[in-house]
Amino acid sequence: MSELKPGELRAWRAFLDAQASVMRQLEADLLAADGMTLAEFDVLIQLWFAAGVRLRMTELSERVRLTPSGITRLVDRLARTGLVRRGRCASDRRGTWAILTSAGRQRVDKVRPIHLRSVRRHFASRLSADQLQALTCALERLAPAVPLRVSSAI
Amino acid sequence: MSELKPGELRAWRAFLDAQASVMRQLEADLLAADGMTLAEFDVLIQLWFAAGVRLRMTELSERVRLTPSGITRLVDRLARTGLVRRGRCASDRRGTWAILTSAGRQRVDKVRPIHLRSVRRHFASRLSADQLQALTCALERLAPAVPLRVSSAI
DNA sequence: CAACAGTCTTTGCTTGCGCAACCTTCGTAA
DNA sequence: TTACGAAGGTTGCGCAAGCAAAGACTGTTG
Repeated sequence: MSELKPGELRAWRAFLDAQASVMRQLEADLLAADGMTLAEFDVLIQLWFAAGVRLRMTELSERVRLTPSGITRLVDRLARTGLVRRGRCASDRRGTWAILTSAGRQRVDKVRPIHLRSVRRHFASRLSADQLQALTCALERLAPAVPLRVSSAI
Repeated sequence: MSELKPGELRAWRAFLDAQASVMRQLEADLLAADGMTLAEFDVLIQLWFAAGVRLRMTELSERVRLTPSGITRLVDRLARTGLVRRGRCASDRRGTWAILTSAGRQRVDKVRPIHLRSVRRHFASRLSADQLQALTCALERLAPAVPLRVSSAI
């Protein structure tokens, strides 16, 4: 058999559409309200949740779903605007910490409500509790579980 | 209330993770098997399904979920490799058709099985019929229905 | 029939990201 | 100890895509 069954096809379309639609709206909301990118916010929030408001670059790249080079550049930008700084890692001298500054923390405090509202509006509030549950169950089969991920952009 | 409920948060994470994971794998599969981009393939397949194997640029941009400028460039590339050609639109002289060439058709015939297998492997086969159904139902609430969309990348 | 607001497409510009190559450091094995 | 493969991070490079503005055309309204 070479074709997808109609149900599979429909699910696949829905998957692609939902993804594009939701992400675009979140990006737009955040940009309009605060001039911040979703990726930037994601870095900030990951650090915000992390113990010591810091994370190793590699760890950060996994949580934010970017390649190492992508994260390097993104942290560069955030460092340039003073929201994040780098720190040398004592236990492994190859390593680098990305550390949320106090300016970064303040920024998160400001932006997070905006983003929460956006997630609720474009995602959570559109689904019943049952649907949410079913959705989670299905989606979690699609992505290999990554341990200890606090969130991505809550 | 300002926080997301735990269930909502978990669903949200799953949504982001599934998206990143699945799309990356599809992209990688297609690239490895045929050197083709997902976006390129999507254009080809949209045209393949369309009446007259042609679509107006605007219509195409909606189906492929790119901005007009993005589609212009993407069609440029596909035209350069002879898989698509442009045609002037008689009924509206502002318009342009993107038309699948016979080389393009052949390419679709070759690549589609690869892509189908990939979609099945990373998406459809991981879900039971019930899950597929529930997933569809939930996801369709997240994206405003776009009429008459044959598919995106089946 | 003119004027004009809206639509379709393209172009200039900018940016963000991935890949591959590189350097440093680590840890293990000879 | 030295050697060496692997891991962490950064860099050069190329490219794809978005925004905004421009050009061509439409059809509607005065």
